Amino acid sequence: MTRSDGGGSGNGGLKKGPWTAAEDAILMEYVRKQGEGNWNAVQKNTGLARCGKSCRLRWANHLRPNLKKGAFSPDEELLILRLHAQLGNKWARMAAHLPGRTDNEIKNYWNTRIKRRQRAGLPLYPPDVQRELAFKRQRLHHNHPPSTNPPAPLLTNNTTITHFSSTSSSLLDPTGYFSTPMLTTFNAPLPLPGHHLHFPSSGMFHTQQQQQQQMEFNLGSFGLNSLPLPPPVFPNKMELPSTQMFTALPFSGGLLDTLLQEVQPGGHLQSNGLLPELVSGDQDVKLSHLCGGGVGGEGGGSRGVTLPQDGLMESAVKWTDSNWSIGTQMKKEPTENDTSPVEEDISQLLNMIPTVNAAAATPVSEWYKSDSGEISNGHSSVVTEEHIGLEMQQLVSSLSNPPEGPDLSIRSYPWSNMPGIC
DNA sequence: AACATCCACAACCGCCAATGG
DNA sequence: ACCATTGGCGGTTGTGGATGT
Repeated sequence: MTRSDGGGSGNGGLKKGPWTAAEDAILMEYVRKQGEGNWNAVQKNTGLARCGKSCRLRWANHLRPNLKKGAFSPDEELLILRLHAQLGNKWARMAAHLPGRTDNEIKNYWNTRIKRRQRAGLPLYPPDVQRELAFKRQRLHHNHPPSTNPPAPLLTNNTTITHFSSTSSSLLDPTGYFSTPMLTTFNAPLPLPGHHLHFPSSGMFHTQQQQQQQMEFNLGSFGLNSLPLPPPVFPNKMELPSTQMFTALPFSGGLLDTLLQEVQPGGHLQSNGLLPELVSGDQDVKLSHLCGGGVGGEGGGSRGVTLPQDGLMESAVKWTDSNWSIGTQMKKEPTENDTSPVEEDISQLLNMIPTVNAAAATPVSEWYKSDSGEISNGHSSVVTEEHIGLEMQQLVSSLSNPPEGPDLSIRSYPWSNMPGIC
């Protein structure tokens, strides 16, 4: 082992590496007598060759009473997911909601089991969490009353699980403005500041009560109502989960992949890496057929997004019954928290990408079942900003080359040729 | 059986904030 | 006000066991 010196003398004769039972006994005895705190005194008073920090960690993570050892229960797992959706990588805060669990445990849990899901291309969060997150985010960041920004209806079963999220707040939300995790399910349209949204009247919720009922139904359908949810914490300043990334079900085809696949055959990819230039164009980029067919919910209508011509901070989403278009019609209205970094534009673009959330139809049992024994392609779980940047280049390049063709189903595009993903 | 790879976990590191002198 | 100390937190790394080839 030699984690540093292992059993040796480190700096100042302090030992590093795994703790021995004798050391544990010394530390426990010390705490029993002196109480917690003043950890640097442990070495002085007991002769234990460990730094105060190490003592504190050892006590907090392994020796203190009431620690709950062993695997996380399903309830705990779900709670972790929900907390992570709300708090991001705030392990200590998450641990506060899980009696007997340490932040280190939760962190390790996340960094292994959950990230494994990402590598497998599975949704990071259970569908109910996704939906709730989207809904909360939507309510948080926009002045639109809920009745004007309702979650879209559940999608049909032949749709694709895909969601976009960010790997770090610094990449896609450096300002912290979009403080909730960048996980967006586009069956729950999330308007952005200054975006003008027009929702079709059919198949949508019209009141907050309806949304809540739907949410409760969704939760209830997965048997989650009894879970001890943490207090509703949606502060204005919330950090993004750093571990999130583009994910999609294997073989299901994500939107990003779809975009690429659709454009590439006859497309003219002109990725120069500059989002504003890439998204600019004289003509609207129609994406309507990307979400066509059964994707559009009950109405069956697809959606269009219109990207602005000037690219920067002029994004607008026009939601119609028939399509989603990206174009230039609308200017972004100033908001009090308005910022104009390119990254935010990327963030906005990501948020405009419709995510077809078949995960909504995935029972939690299935969601958890796939948590172990998932495929592992051996690729690193680390998703770098470079990866995201490349994806964004590709995505935007695709957007600038509208696909033409009648049958551009979102279903049939694997992610296998997506560089840097999974 | 040997080797490679993956996974889970423990521990360390660096940074930061709070506190007290 | 400044500085040192202490504790907390999140990220990262190393290790050993499990699993696959």
